[in-house]
Amino acid sequence: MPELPEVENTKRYLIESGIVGLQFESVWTDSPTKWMGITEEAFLSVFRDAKVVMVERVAKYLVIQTENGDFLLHLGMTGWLRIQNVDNPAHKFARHVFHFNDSRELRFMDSRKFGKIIYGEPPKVSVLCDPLAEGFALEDLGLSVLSRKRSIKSILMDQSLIPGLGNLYTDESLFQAGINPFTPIYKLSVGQLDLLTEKIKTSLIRSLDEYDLVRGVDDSEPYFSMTPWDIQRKENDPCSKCGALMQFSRINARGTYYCLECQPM
DNA sequence: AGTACGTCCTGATCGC
DNA sequence: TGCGATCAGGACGTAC
Repeated sequence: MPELPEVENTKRYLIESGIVGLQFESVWTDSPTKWMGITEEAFLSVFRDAKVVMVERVAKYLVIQTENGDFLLHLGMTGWLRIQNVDNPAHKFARHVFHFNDSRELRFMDSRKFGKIIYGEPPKVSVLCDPLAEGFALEDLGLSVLSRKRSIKSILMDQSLIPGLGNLYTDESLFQAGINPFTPIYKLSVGQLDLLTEKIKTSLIRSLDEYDLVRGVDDSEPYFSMTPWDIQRKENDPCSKCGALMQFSRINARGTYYCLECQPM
């Protein structure tokens, strides 16, 4: 599912596909409830004839900047975007289509309909800088967060604290760092926080590098299925490092996999 | 204030 | 083989 590398990849895809300069003409949706702060009709009254100026990413949000202001796209769990010609058959999960004035369309596919189109309220900006940015460091969360009893996994997935990490990259980073996901954050040493910071960066960048190689090769399906995980995401499968059986629990109702040998309590 | 949990949503998978 | 039940979870709202 889309997390930070997937959204960043989508941003790069949109720019490479030439979205900048395209001009909105009309819009179609089959999920009106997924429009936050704006209806399709209101969207057209604001963005009709507006040219796309740039696409940015804020956490897991895509910011579509136009001459007439910005709106946001969130891919939710199963969302993916393509810029395709009108003649190109629509995917069965196409939920929203933004038609441009030159026979191209921005198509928003989303089987589970968790994705959103947002106008007005920007997402809450979290405390830390983006994990893909150079200066990212968990230590910068500050004592008020680092002294909490809350589990490190729960902290890492909290979008109001850290922008953009989701369930899968959190599990992978904790696995790479050898840290048990249940560990209260206050019990982590400075060294462990540094290590975890590095593992978060490397797991994100590794996927992004993979995406850079395949982006644009096959537009028919989303890219996020081929992410190279080291962690085994199946209970009782052998750990890829030590062979012990993988454990499964739920943290914040999210499926959590870990190895008790490599990530002791 | 911090934390936990219900809600949305439907394709894929599981189990009888 | 078929069909109903269950599972998956990002972000937000509500509740404790």
